[in-house]
Amino acid sequence: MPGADRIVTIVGPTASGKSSLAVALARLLDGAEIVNADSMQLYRGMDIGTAKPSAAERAGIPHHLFDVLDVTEPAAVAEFQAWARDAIRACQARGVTPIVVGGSALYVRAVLDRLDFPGTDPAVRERWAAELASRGSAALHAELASRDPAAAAQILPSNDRRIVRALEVIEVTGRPFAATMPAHDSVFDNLTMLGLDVPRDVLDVRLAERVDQMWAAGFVDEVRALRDLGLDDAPTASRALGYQQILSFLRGETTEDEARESTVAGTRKFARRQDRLFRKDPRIHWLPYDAEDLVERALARLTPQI
RNA sequence: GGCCAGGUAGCUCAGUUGGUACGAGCAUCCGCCUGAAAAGCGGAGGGUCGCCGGUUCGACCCCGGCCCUGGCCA
Repeated sequence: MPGADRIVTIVGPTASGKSSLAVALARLLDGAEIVNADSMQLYRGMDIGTAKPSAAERAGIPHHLFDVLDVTEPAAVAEFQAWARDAIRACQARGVTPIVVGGSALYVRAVLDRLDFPGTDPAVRERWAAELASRGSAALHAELASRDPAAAAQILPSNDRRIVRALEVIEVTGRPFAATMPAHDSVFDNLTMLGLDVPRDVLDVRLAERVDQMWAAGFVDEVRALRDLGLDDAPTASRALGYQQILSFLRGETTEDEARESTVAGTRKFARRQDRLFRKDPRIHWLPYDAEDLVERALARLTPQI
């Protein structure tokens, strides 16, 4: 049965309509569930700013990996990879098609591709971070070059974060750091990847409108409430688009208008980065976001179930 | 109508006492990304320096005129 372990993925830039296509597609399939691959929709309470699908929008389709983290908890790809693969296997075990939906390119690849994340050791990492702070980027990059020339050649001397992680991995695993992403090669055989294609000028307009809608829907209040739960000091969640800008506004560092404008600008930048990243994946079938028969066209790309 | 400030990259602004614009930030385009990926790090393209005329070997910088913008005074 060629279609038995079917898995579908929907990607695209933010505000391209992934969530609604996912639900529409799921409803047409006889049994399908949605698996989140969006780093920020993992967080409980981050609803308005992440455009998380509401209960009504989910239309009774089971949604997995939404609201699984407290805002104060860090998010990590490696951890997410395990959760997502578990969710996918569970769907397949029930004979249901998992539809992985999300705009976090690395998260999507972590789920689908042969990516194995070396372990982590907070103490080791902290030590290298301290070394970096005292010795400087150039010295640490030189240090990396002596331990792992290939990695050093691949990592810019100005990229503190990658230098530290590479040194951490080398120390923790005793092996060189894989500084290059692997080929677009999935661990799943029966995969269909769909991408939503939105012209950039159209996308820019949609993004600005969506940020305005978020503000009108009470985005600032949402952030204020989350701040009371510790969002300010949250390692990952405090960096989310819109949230970081509103936190800055709440701290009195900017005006509310500046926060909103900066959110629009940041989101536009983000959307371009997503688009560039997804464009490199040759497996993706791109569909015009506004096609009248979008769902039918998506459906036509899928392999038959059973 | 008069006075003052200003018209330099798509935007906001630096800059040269006259010698090929050293520009910067943002925007745009592109690249990298293996435990913070809504994060992080890079690269590239782009300017007849408001217009016309003059002085000069040479003007974006000097002179004259004009146009435009903002402010002040009438």
